Order: sequence, then C-alpha cells, then structure tokens
Amino acid sequence: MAEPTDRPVSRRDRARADTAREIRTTARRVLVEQGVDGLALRAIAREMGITAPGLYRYFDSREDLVEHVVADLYDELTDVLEAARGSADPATPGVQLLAVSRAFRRWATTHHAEFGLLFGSAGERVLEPGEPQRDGERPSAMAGRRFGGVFAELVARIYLQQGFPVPDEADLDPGLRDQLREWCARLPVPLPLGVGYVFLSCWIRLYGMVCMEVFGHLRFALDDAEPMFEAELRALGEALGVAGEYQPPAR
Amino acid sequence: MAEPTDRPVSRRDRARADTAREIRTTARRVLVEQGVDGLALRAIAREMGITAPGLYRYFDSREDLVEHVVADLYDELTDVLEAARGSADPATPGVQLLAVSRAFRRWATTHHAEFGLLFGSAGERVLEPGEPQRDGERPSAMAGRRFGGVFAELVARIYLQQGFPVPDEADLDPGLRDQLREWCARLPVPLPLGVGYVFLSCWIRLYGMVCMEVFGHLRFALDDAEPMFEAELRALGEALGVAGEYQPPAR
DNA sequence: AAGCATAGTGACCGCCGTTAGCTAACAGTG
DNA sequence: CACTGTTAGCTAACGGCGGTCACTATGCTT
Repeated sequence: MAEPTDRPVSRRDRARADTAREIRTTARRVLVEQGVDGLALRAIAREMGITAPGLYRYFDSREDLVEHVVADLYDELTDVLEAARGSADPATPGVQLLAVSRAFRRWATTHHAEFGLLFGSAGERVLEPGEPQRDGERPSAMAGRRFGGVFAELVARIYLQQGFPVPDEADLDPGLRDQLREWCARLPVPLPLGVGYVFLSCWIRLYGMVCMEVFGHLRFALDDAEPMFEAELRALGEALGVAGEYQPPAR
Repeated sequence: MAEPTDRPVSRRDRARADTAREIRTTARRVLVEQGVDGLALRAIAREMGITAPGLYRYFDSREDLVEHVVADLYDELTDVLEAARGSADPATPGVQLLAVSRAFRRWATTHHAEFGLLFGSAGERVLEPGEPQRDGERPSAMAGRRFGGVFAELVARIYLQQGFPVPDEADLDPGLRDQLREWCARLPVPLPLGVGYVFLSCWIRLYGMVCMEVFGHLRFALDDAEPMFEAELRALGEALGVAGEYQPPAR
C-alpha cells in the first residue's frame, strides 16, 4: 500500500507530502478557531484556497483526516511533555513526573478543543462488525501509546530507582493479574505486575482530574481547579514515594 | 415566561406537555440507535411522523432539545443509582456507595452514547461573552447536581457515621480551602472542608476510571476493565475507612 | 358563531460529506 | 521531440443537516 518500492522521494512525492502536511496543519488551525464542530472539510479547503473534493486525493474521508490530526496532536503533546521532562530540575524521575503532569494539565487547559478531540467522547469509533479490529495499528493509536509511554516510563523509573509500595501479585484479582501480565510483558523492562496496577491507578487519577476540569465537570464545586490539581499531585507523589520531591508550581 | 398564571392545566397544556415529552423520549431513542452524531432534528421528527420545523414549537434549537435530553438522562441515571442504593444489603453507607458506584459503571458501559453525551466533551458549551452565565440554572446542570448529590451524600454519611482520615483545614492550600468553604457552605449539613476534598478526590477517581473505560482509553492495557474497576473500588473503600464492607460483585 | 392562538406544513437558505467526471499539468519512454 | 499514463484539482451534483418564514387548519375561548 504505502511501499515506495525503491526510489523513496520523487519530485511529486515531496509535493504530495507537503500538501498532506499543510492540510493537517490547516485542519488543526480550523479546529482551534472553529471548535470540533467547525472542523469541516470545506472550511479546511477554504482556508487553503482549494475546494473540498480535492482533499479526497489525500485522505479517504473526514474521519481519516481527523484520525491523522489526532495523531499529530498526540505527537505535539508528547513533545511538550518530553520538553517539560527535560527541563525538570533536579532531573529526578519524581520531579520529572511532577513537571510532566503539570505540562499535561497546562496543555489541556490551553488547548481545549484539541484535548476534547483526543480524550473526550468525540474520538471514539464504533468498529464495524466485519471490520478487522486492527485498532492498534491506527496512527492515532500508535501516537497515543507514545504519549502514555512518557508517564509509564517515569513511573517505572521511580520504581526501579527507589521503589514504592506495590500490591503483591497474589493479592491481585486473577482476571486483572492476567491482563497486567500480558501488558507488562510488552514493556521493554520486566516489572512486577503491581507496578502496572499502581501506574494505571495513578494515570486514572491524573486523567480524571484533568478531564473533569477541562470538560467543566468540576465547576459544581470549584471555580479554579488548579489548587485541587496540585493537591492531587501531592497525593500522587505520596503514593509513589516521592512526596519529598514535591515543589510548589513555579509562579 | 412559564408562569401559568392560575389555571394549571388546560386541555391544550396537557397535550403540549405530552408532545414535548414524546419528543424527548424519541430523541433519546434516536440517540441510542444512531449515536450522538445521528441525533438530528429531522431524524427525531421522522421517527414521530412529523416534520422538523414542528419541533421548534417545543424547543428553541437543537441545542436546547439536547439540553433537555441531557437532563432526562441525568434523571434516569440518578434513579438507577438511587434504586441501587435502596437495594444494598446491608443498608450501610459503605455498602450503598459500593452498589451505587457499580450501578454507575454498569449504566455507563451499557449506555455508551448517553454516557458520552453526559460526561464526554460533547456536552460542553462555550458561553458567549455577552450571555449571562446563569449556567447553574440550566435544567441539565440542575439534574447533574442531583446526580452528584447521591455520591456526595453517601460520602458525607460515611463520614458522619464512622469518620475517615481527612486533611486538616490548615493543611489545605488557601486557594483550595476558600473554594471548598464556599461549596461546603451550600451543603445542607455542615462538614469539615477536608471531607469535601476527600469526596472530590474519590469522585475524580471514579469518574476517571469509568470515563477511561467507556471512551476506550484503557484498551492499551486492559481488555476487560471490570477487575481494575473493582480494585479501584476497594482502594476507594480503604480511603473512606469502609474497606471491611467490601463484598465482591454479585455474579 | 366569531375570533384567535397555536400545531404543524412546505418551500427555502446555506452549510455539510461525498461521488463522478472532467481538465490540465506533470513524469517517464520511444 | 511526441506519446502515454498518472495525478491534482476543478465543477456539478446528491442527499442530509439546522434553521427561518409564510401559511393552513384545528380546536379553544368568549
């Protein structure tokens, strides 16, 4: 399908790739300016001085295009997280996790529409019965894994460097244990299953906190969710045994 | 606006109320059958043997109609939760919270489209600059508060009956403390601010867990999220000092 | 019976995603 | 060079959408 046989870049291929990239960046801009509902093929094409059907030379459908935009956004977000991790000082996994988590919330709150596309209900896809669920091979799913890997790797590093309390494998529900085993087996470093559980638990809290804030589900109690987020971060730090590394957010 | 002066129900009023109700239930059915994207005024009207403009006699816009559907769904979900609370045995707050949480997850996983409408990114509304943000008076917001109240009340009951560890008021960040104070003041029963914090923290975990499962964000690690949910429930029970009341899910 | 408010209709607007068929420019081969 | 195949982008069109408007017909009120 996408096998360039031998010659990797003809003149045309480069132009084509450029246009495809321009379409995706334009789509991203339209998404920001018009919201997810305004992310229309015609709007994208208009912005580029092109007509809508022309886009079909590059993407199979609107859904396909959105899929690629989602992958781009995951990549961008991951870059932001990695940058935050890189500038954490001191460069310990605990402080890095703190920085990455804050960068995640910051990106989410300043990129409302994009966050909704990545983490809200819009992105979900009902897989057709006949369709093979090669869900994991979709570009957005792959980019999503890279994104999650940033958090997973930091938690793993914390565990390997200094450890934290982890449920014993025997205490885990068998159904959960088997799934964790399968997942941990795919990781580059062998880890106790309990670490996988703690990571998931922490990630759920972080995701839940940021999602609720961005989607407005905390407004019933909080006008400004930041102090609550910081409190949760501290709690997460305690669960991971890095409470001592907590430092209040830079102002 | 909606002041019936004196005469509460004329013949016409009843018919009108009936039609409005039928529209909402039909909308709900279309939502389930066609998904949130297929929730079109024309589809609803078609299903009722009516034309789309007729719906505007009952609702200002599609958004207005969706708003009322959301309120209906919140009400239905709340009824389900209250029923689960009512049949918890023994009828202690701890066991009731367990039952309500499971009912919440069950409703979410069996009512995918509806859950997405309530808790996903679709429902969020950008408030116009000029528009007064009487956000709290919207019917869906009111129904949402009733829903959240089920959980809040149970956590409060647990605290009042047997207590659980709660951060000291002085240990809370001032910004968070002030907001919690304001929120707790609106509750019918005076409670320490720390209870508000613990409730929010627990609710975030529950919401995060269910949201991630329903929106497919746990599939990278788990095929079946139920055992993870149960593990989180147990952890929540520990945080609330009712770990002893945990009982495995009925099979 | 007369008058009137109202539920519902059909025609229409401008938008949407998507398809089909066309043209013009391009790349590669003799 | 001409010739051939490929491809980017166009226009036109289809059906469906949310929403508005003028209109009819029904049934309540006086």
